[in-house]
Amino acid sequence: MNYRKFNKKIIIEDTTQFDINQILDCGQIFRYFINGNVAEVISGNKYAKIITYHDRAEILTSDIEYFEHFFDLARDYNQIKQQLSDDQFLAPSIKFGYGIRILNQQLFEMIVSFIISANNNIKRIRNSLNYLSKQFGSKIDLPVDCIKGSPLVDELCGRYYAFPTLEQLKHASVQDFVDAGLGYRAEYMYDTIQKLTHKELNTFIELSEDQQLQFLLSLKGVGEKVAHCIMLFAVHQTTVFPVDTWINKVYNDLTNTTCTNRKMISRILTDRYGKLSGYAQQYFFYYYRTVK
DNA sequence: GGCCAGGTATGGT
DNA sequence: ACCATACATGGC
Repeated sequence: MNYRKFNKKIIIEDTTQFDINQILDCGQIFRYFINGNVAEVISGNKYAKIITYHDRAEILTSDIEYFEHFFDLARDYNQIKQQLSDDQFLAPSIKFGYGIRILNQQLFEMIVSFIISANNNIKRIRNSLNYLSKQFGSKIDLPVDCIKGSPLVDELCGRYYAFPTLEQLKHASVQDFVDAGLGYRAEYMYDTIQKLTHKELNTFIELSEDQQLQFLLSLKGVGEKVAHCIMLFAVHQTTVFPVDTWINKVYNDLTNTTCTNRKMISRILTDRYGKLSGYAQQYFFYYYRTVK
């Protein structure tokens, strides 16, 4: 995709494959805030503000390289969409979410976030993550003016809260996770955090796809769906197809059945969309959750 | 107030 | 291996 990098700004003039509202609202990220044409995002300990004009979007940040990768800017999504649009069943979802991009996010943040996401609603997931960030994450000075009323920043002292590191969350007790609103997931989270090591996180990228899956499944609170989300959103493993309640509906629309066997659904949809499965999943998810 | 939420762990066949 | 059930808790 075409874009221009400056000192503290990236300008994207190709609005056919970058729509910040779609990117943030398609369910892959929780720590963001949108107010009109201004959006703000926190990933790990990094912050960016995105302003949308009628002919372009501008990403304002002190770490250009990080968000260039984060927003997956080097990839040509028009080509991906074109390939996938051959599938008549998927085409309407692509048309609807034309500006979606799959983000490259932090592995540890994805593990924590998607363990919390299980059998939970998005508002509460977001609240829990912001609570944990506030309690255990580092406070960082805002590089640019924040949005008024944003839940992500402490307006009084002009700072935002980074997502906690593994080291920081190792200090959290089961009760801390209960206080964060994790409910019965608190014990899973405690167990997983205590067992996780930096080495496992740092060498994860070197594992084969199957090794990645097996490692994630060994963590408490991580089943196949959560593992697929982590693989897709942390290391861009687009050969996976996370199946949740929405994808269940998608599959039942496609086949006119009432199948609930998620393992089977995931296998069939992965066969259908191949290396582009992860992309297809996001187009489906956004369309169904928003419209249907 | 009762139902629901981007599922997973666990204990039965 | 496959199926059923329990699971906390805020949001609506």
